[in-house]
Amino acid sequence: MSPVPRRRKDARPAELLEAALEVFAEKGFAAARMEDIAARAGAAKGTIYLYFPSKEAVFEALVRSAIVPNLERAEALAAAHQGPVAPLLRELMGLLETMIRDSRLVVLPRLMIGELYKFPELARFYRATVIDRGLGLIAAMHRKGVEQGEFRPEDSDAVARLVIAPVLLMAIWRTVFAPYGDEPFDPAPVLRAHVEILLRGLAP
Amino acid sequence: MSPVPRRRKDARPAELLEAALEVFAEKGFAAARMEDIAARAGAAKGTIYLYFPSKEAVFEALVRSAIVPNLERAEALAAAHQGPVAPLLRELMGLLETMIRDSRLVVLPRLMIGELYKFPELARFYRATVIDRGLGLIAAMHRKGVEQGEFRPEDSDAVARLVIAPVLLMAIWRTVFAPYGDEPFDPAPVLRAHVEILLRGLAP
DNA sequence: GATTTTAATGACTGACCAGTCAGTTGCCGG
DNA sequence: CCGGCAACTGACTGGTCAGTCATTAAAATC
Repeated sequence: MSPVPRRRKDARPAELLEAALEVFAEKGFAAARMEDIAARAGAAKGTIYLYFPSKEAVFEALVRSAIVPNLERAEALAAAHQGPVAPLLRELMGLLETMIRDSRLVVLPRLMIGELYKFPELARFYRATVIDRGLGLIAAMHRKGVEQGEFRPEDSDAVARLVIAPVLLMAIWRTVFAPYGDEPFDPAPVLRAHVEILLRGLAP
Repeated sequence: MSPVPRRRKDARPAELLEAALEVFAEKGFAAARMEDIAARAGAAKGTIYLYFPSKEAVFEALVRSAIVPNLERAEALAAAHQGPVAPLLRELMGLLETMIRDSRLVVLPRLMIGELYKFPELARFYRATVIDRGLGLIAAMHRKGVEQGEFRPEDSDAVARLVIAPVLLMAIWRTVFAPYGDEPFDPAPVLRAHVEILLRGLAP
């Protein structure tokens, strides 16, 4: 009836991913309809298939584009840091806290956990690029702290997992129970206690 | 063709839930077919609908039957305990660790996180019956430790969340990445470090 | 052993939706 | 101003599956 092409080839993929994030967040991967994603980006269903070969490909592109840049920022932050590790850890935690509260990306952990096991390839990519790299970043911080006599020796990989576990769980908590109008739940006190207990627990 | 009624009304529901757990674990809620669940329980699809009104109802019954009894066991354990809290916490952690390694219930956290937000009623039930109760149990332990001078004062609800976060994350980790033949990942060292750091971090 | 009750069956229906493709429209170069 | 191309459209197809229900036969009752 009213096909109104706009010649926006360059902008399209990003717009579609933005829309996909919203729809996936609301309905989950399986229940999200390609037509909804397209509509929210102001396009028709067929348009998506000009840029992505399948629904799974959209999910994969979304994950890549949303996570990798953030990880790189965190790495830059850590690389630039000098002196004792504790303040860096606090800073990183504060950053993650604001992400949990403000960013629309909070839904990603829930989405990944709920759907990742169905996408072997994406799971492998994610594990190598996000998890191993993210854990590596934190493990390196811990190792540096041990060298500087700031921390007691301990399995650094295990410590890295323990550092991020509460952060992920707060993100999940928010998105699983938020939709039902319950009081929104403030992750701040939990994360504050987390840093406190963690730094005391790691001290020599 | 071959309807072979056996008069097993009493045993059926449990058998069906057992089968449902397996199928949900393999495929997730959305992709699990009612016919598969029935077949695995040695029944036809229609049989399920004699005992459960819908697929969602099966999921709900499964969650209830699988989690509540375990929670009650943990509560009994805590109620019977005397003296310092730390050993009780270690014992509880050991119990959870074997559950993560051995029980077929490990998949439930992943399943709940992936699907719970679609079931408002179940989410509310779960939150009241499992989460608030489970967190309450651990928070009470912490409070008792504070009273006995064993722990430094700290937000007990936050501590409870911090105690279980790594446990949940290890369970999720196992079930998200396990299917791809990667090395199975041993949660033991992480949980050992967790208890160690936690108890040091909580000490006065 | 006839009758009733009840567990169980599985073919069928209706709804849903990912992915396709023939067709439409605006843009641009000549 | 026209012909061809590039972006876009949305009706359509093929497949899937939750839930239904007429039918079957074992077990219970008399």
